[in-house]
This record gives sequence, C-alpha cells and structure tokens, in this order.
Amino acid sequence: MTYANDMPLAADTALASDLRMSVMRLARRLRAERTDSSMSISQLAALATLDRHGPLTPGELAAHERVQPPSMTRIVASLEAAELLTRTDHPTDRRQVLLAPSRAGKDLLREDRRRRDAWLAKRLRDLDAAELAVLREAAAVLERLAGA
Amino acid sequence: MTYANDMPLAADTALASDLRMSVMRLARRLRAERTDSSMSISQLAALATLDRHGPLTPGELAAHERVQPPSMTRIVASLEAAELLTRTDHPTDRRQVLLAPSRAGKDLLREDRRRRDAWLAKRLRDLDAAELAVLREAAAVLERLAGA
DNA sequence: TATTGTTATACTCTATAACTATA
DNA sequence: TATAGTTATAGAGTATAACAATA
Repeated sequence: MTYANDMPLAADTALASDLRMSVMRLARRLRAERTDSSMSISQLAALATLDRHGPLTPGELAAHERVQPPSMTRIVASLEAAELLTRTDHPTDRRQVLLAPSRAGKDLLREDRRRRDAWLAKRLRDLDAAELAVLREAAAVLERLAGA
Repeated sequence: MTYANDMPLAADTALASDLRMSVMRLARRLRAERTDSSMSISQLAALATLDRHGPLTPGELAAHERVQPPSMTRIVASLEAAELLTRTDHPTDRRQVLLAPSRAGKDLLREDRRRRDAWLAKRLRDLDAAELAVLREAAAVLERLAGA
C-alpha cells in the first residue's frame, strides 16, 4: 500500500515539524560535545572544509564558509599561528596561496570527530535492534534531505 | 534475526559517525531557513524557550540558554523594545520579574516554525512511502537520543 | 549576609572600506 | 584596469567585575 503520495499535505507538515525539532535538538547536543574549546566554531569549520575539499585559496575558503575575505584572513592567521594549517604558493598565480590542514590539524579534526562519535555511540547502546535498524536507514534519507 | 546487540562495537561507531554527519548537515540547512533576519539567533532562542517553558525569570532564562545573566539582560531588553515579550512582577519576590512572550512574539515564533516546516515538507514530497515511514519512526528515536 | 538583576567595561568575531601586490 | 589578499576600523554579541535593591 503506497498511500503516501495521496495523503493530505497536513500529514507531511506534521512529520516535517516533528523531524525538524528532533534533528535540531540532537544537533545541539552533538555541537556541545566539541573537543577543543581553544578553537572557535569558525576555526574548526574552516579547517574541516580544507580537510574535506583539499587545498583551497583563502578566497575559495571564504566563499565556502560564507564569510567575507577579511574575516577568513583572520581565521586563517589564527589556524596558522596554532600550526594547524600550512600555506603553499599557488603554482601559476603569485597573488594566490593554497591552504591545507597540517598533520596536527588533521589530528585535531580526527580527535574532534572521535569524541562526538563516542558520545553518540554510547547512547546508541541503549537502543534495541529495531531502533538501530531504523536509524541506519534514516541516516541515508537525512543525508539526501540535507543535500537536496 | 536480531544481531545488533551482538555486533562488534565498530558497527555502532560507524552508524554514529554516519548519523552525526547527516544530522548536523540537515540541521545546518534548517538553520539557514530563518524567518526574520532582524532578530538574532540568541534573541529568537530565548523567546522560543519562554514559549516552550512558560514564564521564567531572567536568571532562569539565562541558565536555560547557557548565557550569563548580564548577557540575558541585554537580550531581554532588545526583545522588550521590539515588544516581543512582556515583564510582570513576581508574585512573592520583588527582586524578580517574570518574562513571557507577547502576542506579537508568539506570532513571530509561529511564522518562523511555519517557514522551516514548509522548507522541509517540500523536500519530503520527493520521498517515497517507505522513506517517509522510516523518518516517522526515526523522529521519535532521535528525540530520545537528544534527551538522553 | 546572600541573592536577583542591572550597569560598566573589555574581548571575540565578523563586516565594510581602503590599501598593496600581481595579472 | 581587474583581481587576490591584507590591514584599518567599526559594529554585534557575550563575558567578568562592580553595583543597587530586596530577601
């Protein structure tokens, strides 16, 4: 029985509301489990983006993080001072530079992820098999929703 | 077959990682759908807490929002200036005051939720019946995880 | 004397505008 | 002349310390 496409819009609206609240609430809890309070959210986010996308110029990184270039200049400077990223010359354009996480930067990101995963994994142990199965399927669907 | 409780811990760690990433990513998208850019995140969050928990004193509200009392003084002052909340005298202690959202404040919160729900509901229409069923069950599980 | 809330002041983060170096 | 990045400066938002009013 595939009634979902025929259901009144109200049903999806209620699901949207429930889902939004539970997702936002869990996200707040996960956010609170940050590793290193010495690095700000913006600094960690910029470093994580470099780790995901590979080397970027400051301008590209600013665009990705939706901040203005001067703001990224400061974020990059602080990460560089902490030796969490490295700058290398752009191969063809001497105005530009390429940024990448250093070994220490990668280690910090890995530790950050590890701690958050550990917090969540610990709570997953309180769930039964059926609930875990639901989450396994839901993770993929949530990912698609976010990317849409 | 209920193998989940017997599975090696690594399996839950992988699920934790996948789930964390998808939840955080969706939360970012939902956050970006804010209604009213004239009110900051902190202001909106404080107002929403008053709406959920009923009248609170400034001190209680500061504790809920994890900010210091002087910071809450400023947030409350701005909400009051915008006529989004009201202050009433505490019934027994003249040092304290009770804060509650005004009618306009409730309307603003409702509009904010409506817009976010609409964004998500629109995307839910792209899913099939099985995926919607998974999300219906997952919403409850996620809620429990967040509250744990 | 302790507690609630506010005022005074400083720090962090981000923005816009102006500047330097390179294309 | 246009573009990449930085420096100078200003505006939010939050914190700590000091203060006023009430318990």
